[in-house]
Amino acid sequence: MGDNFDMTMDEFLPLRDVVFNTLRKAILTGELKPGERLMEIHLANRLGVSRTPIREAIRKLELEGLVIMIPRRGAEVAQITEKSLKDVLEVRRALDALCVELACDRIDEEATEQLKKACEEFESATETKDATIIAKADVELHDIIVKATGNQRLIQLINNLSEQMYRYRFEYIKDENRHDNLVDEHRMIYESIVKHDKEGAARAAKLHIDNQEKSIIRQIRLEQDKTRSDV
Amino acid sequence: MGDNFDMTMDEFLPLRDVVFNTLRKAILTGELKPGERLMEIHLANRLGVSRTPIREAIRKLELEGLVIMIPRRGAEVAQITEKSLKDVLEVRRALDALCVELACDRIDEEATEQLKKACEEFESATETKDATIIAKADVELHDIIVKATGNQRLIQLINNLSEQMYRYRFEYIKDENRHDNLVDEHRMIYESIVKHDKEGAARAAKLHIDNQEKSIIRQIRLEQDKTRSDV
DNA sequence: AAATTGCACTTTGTATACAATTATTGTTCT
DNA sequence: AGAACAATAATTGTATACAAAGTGCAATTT
Repeated sequence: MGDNFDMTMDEFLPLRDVVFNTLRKAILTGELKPGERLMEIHLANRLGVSRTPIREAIRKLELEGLVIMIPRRGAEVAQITEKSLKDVLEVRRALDALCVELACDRIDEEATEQLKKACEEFESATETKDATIIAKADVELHDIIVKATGNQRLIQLINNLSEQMYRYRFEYIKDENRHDNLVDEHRMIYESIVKHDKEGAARAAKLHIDNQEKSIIRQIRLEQDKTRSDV
Repeated sequence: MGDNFDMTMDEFLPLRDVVFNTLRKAILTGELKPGERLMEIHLANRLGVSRTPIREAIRKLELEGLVIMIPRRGAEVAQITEKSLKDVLEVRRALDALCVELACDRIDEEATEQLKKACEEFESATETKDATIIAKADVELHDIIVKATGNQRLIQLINNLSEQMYRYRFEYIKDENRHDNLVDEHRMIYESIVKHDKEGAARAAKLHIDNQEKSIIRQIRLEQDKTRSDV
């Protein structure tokens, strides 16, 4: 097991933020597993800092919902259940629809151009069949749309909700049979936005989420079956 | 000036949570004003605790967006601008619509009954013309709908977004000319939900938010004009 | 008089110390 | 052997200590 988190530290970020980023990444990638306890001294020793920055980082993770606090017992990594993922996706469906609708109204020339390019780059990314490259192209494309809304709060919320599914993001990308659909879905969203067709854009965005939901739910059921049979 | 926050403390809540609730309430009610610095020792002395729980509370307020951190200068209460409120309301419009749509599908007998009662109680509350009573009835009504969705994440997000407007919640309630409209809007939502008419419910919920937005924006412009002329 | 430097003071960032609670282990009694 | 209990260790919650950075004011220089 890779025992040390990489504390890649911006020299001028407070330690609490470095720790926060480090722990968050560790949770989202699954390096820290659901149910695992976050014990302060251990983390402090491991990261080479005192308990103070660890505790402050945990407070933020707590509010973000990535860890849960048990009184006098400390923090542990929050469980991801099928229900909690469905809840997140239900909200994301609504917010993604809002995103593309707002983008229809507010996107400017430059972003439209970027979006076109991102669509094309996503298509060529699928041809590499390398999940990492495809995932990156996917994120860039979505980022352009989200930013085009100009709504800071919305941007922050969507990013936070996306993070909750970080661990599963490769799943709906790995399946090569789905690549053509993904390209089509993105194209539909793109074309609706340039036509300022809000309804079409919202429909396409929702479809996109629905398909993601299917593969994510499929995967989490596999995991659950696996852990059940382990016990 | 009332100099001491009321640290109403549940004996068994950690101090950090008591402080968090206290400071959050103080910010939301306007007792701590936008731009005001939150200095740790002062708050610690004022609340009779050490800096540790204060700092941990601030970390949560930071993630919630109620305070912003300036490096090596500490926390200050976040400014509420017209833009930031519009952003919040834009998201809320989408999430409130989602709420009532889900409620159409998922509300059970008991909650339907509660909702009916809450509508009636809101109507009689308007007759008292006491803003506090009306606001309370309003919150109860909305709570029933939000809870009926059964979506924990949605519940948490809506509550958080509502809080951002806490300071302005009385405005759209004070105006007595609007009371009949409010009662009508609530009734429309209620009736759409019992008919399982998602579209109608969503339309009614959005209208409801639009009207709130108008009075809130009106008020924040008044405030801004006032502070401008003060300078 | 204006600008600049130096110095005390304030405040944050981090580490450590202590108290209170919970978990664990070993021992005794039945 | 198993249950009950006491002693011990581990861990969180809170307070305090110390270092580094920032701020403001006054004395000094130009």
